This record gives sequence, C-alpha cells and structure tokens, in this order.
Amino acid sequence: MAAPKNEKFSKEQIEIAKIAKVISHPARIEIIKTLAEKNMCICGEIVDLVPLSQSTVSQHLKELKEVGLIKGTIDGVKSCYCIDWTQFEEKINLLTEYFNKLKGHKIKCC
Amino acid sequence: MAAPKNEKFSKEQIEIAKIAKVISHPARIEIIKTLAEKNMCICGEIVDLVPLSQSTVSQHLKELKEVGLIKGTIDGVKSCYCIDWTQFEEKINLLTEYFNKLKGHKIKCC
DNA sequence: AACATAAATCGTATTTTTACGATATACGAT
DNA sequence: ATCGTATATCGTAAAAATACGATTTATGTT
Repeated sequence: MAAPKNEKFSKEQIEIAKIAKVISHPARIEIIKTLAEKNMCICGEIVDLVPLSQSTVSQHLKELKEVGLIKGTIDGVKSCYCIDWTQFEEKINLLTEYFNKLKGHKIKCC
Repeated sequence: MAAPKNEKFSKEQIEIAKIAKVISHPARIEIIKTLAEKNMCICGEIVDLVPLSQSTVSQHLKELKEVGLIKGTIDGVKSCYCIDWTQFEEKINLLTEYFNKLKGHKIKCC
C-alpha cells in the first residue's frame, strides 16, 4: 500500500516518469554532464569526479545504464562509460517534447 | 547515511534534479497534462480524474505547487488548480535546455 | 445553528532510494 | 602463481516517497 500504482497510468506517462526519475539526482546529472562534455569513454576516473563513495557511484552508473542513457564496456581491469547518444537523444526528446507540446495549449487562464 | 548528499553538487544541478523529480511520477504527469489541455482552472474534478485516493492526489498537487509548476486558489468550498505558465515554461526550459545543450558535444565516441 | 461537502492535513504502513563498508570478481603485472 | 588494482555486487542502515484512512478545517446550504 505504498508502492507507486503505475499500472493505472499510460505507457507513455510511465516511460516519461522513468526517464525523469533517472535524471532526478544531482550525482547522475553530474555523471551525464561529465561524459557528454568529455565526449569520450571515461575509464576509471568517474569515481574520482563524483564526491560519493565508489560503490555508490557504481550504483548510479548502473541506473543510468539500465535506462539506456549511457553504455559501459570493459577494457581490461577498467570500465569505460560514455553517453549512448542514440538513446540519449531519443529519451531526452521524448521527455522535452511531451512538455513542450503542452505549452501549445497556453492561451489564457486565471 | 542515506539522505542524498545534495550539498556536494552545484546549485544548478540540484535545481534541475528537483524539477525532474516532481515530474518523475505518472500521477503528477497526468495532473499536469490535464491542467494544460483544459487550459483552465479545474475546481474539484482533479481528484476524480486521477485513479488514486483523495488524500494522495492532494499530496501530489501540493508537490507540484511547491515546485511552482501549478498554482492553486480557493473558490468557496472548492480548490482551483491551473498551470502557472510563467514558471512552467521557465522550469521546463531550464531542464530541457540543460540536456539539449549536452547534445552539442556529440561528435563521435566509442 | 446544524448539517453537508470539498479539500488539506495527520498518522501510519509499506516500498523505494540513497549511501556506505565489506566482499567478491576479474584482470594485469611481477 | 601471487599480488595489486579496478569495479561490481552484497548486506544493511537510514531516509524519503507513495499511498490510504481518519480527522480537521473551511465554506456553503438548509
């Protein structure tokens, strides 16, 4: 009696909520920003860039990967992460267009 | 040792995370969509439109109001809600532009 | 004044998120 | 083969989010 009752809403709304949720934490925003700006796979250094413990950062990376915004490959003993641009654009567009479309309704109100 | 360590991140990132968080629930997305499409204050009927209890919907409305996406006024015994378009555009733009700007870095990677 | 109705708030149970230390795993170097 | 390093996973504690029923509050109606 406390779990979100997601079944009651549309597929689209659930999908958008999921995307919004993964970008609703400063650490994950920081990770995305860093990966995007460097525009390369970053192997290893990510943990040093985020002021959280190694295990916590690893967990945030996993969540970003699960939603598809980033991808990770293994390079020897290190892990390399970078933005999955195809999916990143797709998901971010989905989110932004949903809300930008709503703006079209703005005419006047109270 | 479980609360988000928000102090460690930038003001901008914390602000964007806050906006993302409030739109990270299907019920709140549904409320926004309904208010935007009707383009009017809706008095009372909101609770009937969302498949959750009255108290839960009231809680979601409060969160949306706190972030500033919607505004509510009292009209007699009823409450009237509508999109706060000025703030809505401002906040949504802040969010979407942050991530759209990152797209500019996309050249090639792994 | 008494009653009905709408909506906010309170109290609380459950689930999810956040965070970390400890441990496991996997690879490279010696 | 052993050791060191990097990263993922496990276990767990604390906090926040979600949801609802019960109650309170405020207004309109009789």
